[in-house]
Amino acid sequence: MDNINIKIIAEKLKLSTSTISRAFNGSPDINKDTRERILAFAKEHNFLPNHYASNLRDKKTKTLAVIVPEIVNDFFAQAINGIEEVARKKGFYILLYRTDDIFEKEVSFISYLNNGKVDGIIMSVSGEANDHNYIKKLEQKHIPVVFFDRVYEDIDVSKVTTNDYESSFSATEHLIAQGCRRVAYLVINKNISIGKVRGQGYMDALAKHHIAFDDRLVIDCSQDENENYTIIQNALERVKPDGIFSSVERLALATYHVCNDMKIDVPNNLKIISFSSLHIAPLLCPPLSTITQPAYEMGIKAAELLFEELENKGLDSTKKHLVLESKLFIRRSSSV
Amino acid sequence: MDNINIKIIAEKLKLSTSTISRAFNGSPDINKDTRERILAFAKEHNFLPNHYASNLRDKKTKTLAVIVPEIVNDFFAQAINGIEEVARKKGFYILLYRTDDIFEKEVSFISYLNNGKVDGIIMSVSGEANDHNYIKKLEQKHIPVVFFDRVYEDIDVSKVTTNDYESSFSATEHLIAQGCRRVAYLVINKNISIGKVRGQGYMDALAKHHIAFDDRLVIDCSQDENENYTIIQNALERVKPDGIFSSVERLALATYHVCNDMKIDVPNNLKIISFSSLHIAPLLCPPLSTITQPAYEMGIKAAELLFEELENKGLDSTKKHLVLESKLFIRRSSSV
DNA sequence: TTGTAGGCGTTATCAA
DNA sequence: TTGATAACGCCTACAA
Repeated sequence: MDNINIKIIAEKLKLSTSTISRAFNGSPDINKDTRERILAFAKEHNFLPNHYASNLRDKKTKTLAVIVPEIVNDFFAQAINGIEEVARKKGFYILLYRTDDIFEKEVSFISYLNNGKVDGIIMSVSGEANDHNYIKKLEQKHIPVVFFDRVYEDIDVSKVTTNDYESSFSATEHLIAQGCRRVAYLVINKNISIGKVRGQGYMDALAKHHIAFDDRLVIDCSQDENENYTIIQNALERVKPDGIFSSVERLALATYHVCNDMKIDVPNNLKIISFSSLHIAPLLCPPLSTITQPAYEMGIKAAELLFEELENKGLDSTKKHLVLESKLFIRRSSSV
Repeated sequence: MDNINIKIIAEKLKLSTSTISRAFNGSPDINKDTRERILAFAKEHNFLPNHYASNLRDKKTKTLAVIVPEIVNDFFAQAINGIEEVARKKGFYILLYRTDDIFEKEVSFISYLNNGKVDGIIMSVSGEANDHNYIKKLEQKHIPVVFFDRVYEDIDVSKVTTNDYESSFSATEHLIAQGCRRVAYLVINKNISIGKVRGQGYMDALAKHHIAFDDRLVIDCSQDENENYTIIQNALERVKPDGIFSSVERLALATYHVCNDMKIDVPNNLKIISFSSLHIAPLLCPPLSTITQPAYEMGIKAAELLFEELENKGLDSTKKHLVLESKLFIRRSSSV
């Protein structure tokens, strides 16, 4: 009874494989007693229909790929929770992949996915300044894709993002209201989607309050933690900002480290606010003001959009773009 | 050219399906030119052999399930990173599942996995005080399992844990050395594996220093954040500890919240140390002393153990138990 | 070096 | 209500 399958069950119960199969698929064309007899036998022998064989027949994998830049990050972890929640209800499995923000990993993984491994893909992208042709190939295979948070503008798929422009504007305005006149903008790449949109909100807020834009205050950082430390340290020494608007949690935390080491008094000498979904932001020293994105809901919505497409199966092919609202939490790091 | 497969390629290239197949499997029995011609054609048409069909033939899924209590937690997130690292090198996919520490979810997911969906399972368990028969069923199907961090003692599988007893002992001793005489032990369930072992280290350290054990200082908490807040608040008011040794990060953070609200001065009136893999522990207010488990390495090791079993395929079936070392980071929360 | 053929486990169609 | 059969896409003996 090592390798059990419906054929063996059929023999044992003196039935045909079709009948066994029907028992597992809620088919109405089966006698209730027969079904129960089969299910009981299956349960006793710990049998479930082989997923790969079913998939081969049905061309449905009930599996979905989730691709994110990192996992050790409350934003993405919560988003995954949301996706998982919806997927579980639909009986779907989740294939997880992390890119470390390395474009090549994203390409390589997605290319693999062209083998029918998954029914759909939910992702937060990592390589905006590149050729995104590999994503279009998924279309050929009818594998729907949904982007969340970090998206490629040039790819027409459903998207879930947040009101980045507005919240960046408010955050910057908040710093100005707190008396900041030299607000620095920390960003990983100022030229691409999120960095660009958030930067626009920042600049427009400055303009509204008649503060001249100084491009030395735009601090372009990297993926490397150590480099960032140095970059930020130099910026604080040379450009002497009195406020920091960080587009990425990681950079705000790096700033905290620098301030600790340089004994810069936050918020008295430097006010900080950052995009962040860190649930312990209130416990930091000082508590960090955050623009918090609804990470969990974004995951939920992204998954729902994907399932919509999966269930429409090619019919209504218009892509949706949902924009959820972030929330400002003003804490001590930005207000005395 | 919508649904391409090796048969179609065979026709187009006037070859047989076996030759096409060989081109993709690094078979030596194929002319180099033929292979290249095939691969070029495949690339152009964006073809990869269907994963489910191959699996059905080979009975290998190249997929591995990872089951953890939570994802929004630096310990598990880092462990997943480690697992993923190894899996990626082996060309394996990762199926992620989160139990929210709910035993039923664990059972339900594992039961599903009996359908040949994965080759192996790596998990940190959620239901210690229960019947674990559902795990033994995996053995029948020759699906190896590896536990990490949270394990079932009564199940004989490979395990990766840390030196919980020793580090609990040291942590408690450290608090005593800092002058604490009423050290409380925060735990989720004092009667099961991790809670028990860590509790033993705590008690033995007290004994060594001739401090009488007071069971009112063992604070048994729950899964619910709000409840925990109340439990800890009551404990601080009534039992008045001067030190906290927390077996779980979450409880230490709850204590921080309570202390903030009750205006308890940490570390002057209460010293805190906790198991935690939070990478921003140094940025908390005050910086949190931690017993930090090598989460990433644990993930690596767990995955390596699993692959060993997968590659041995039934031969040497002795299970291994690796014990890695945690590290104490003394910060301001526990030392003046 | 290439081709033929059977089967992996399941399900849908059709017939009984 | 049940059974026989073909097919999903691939791989591997074995034959050529």
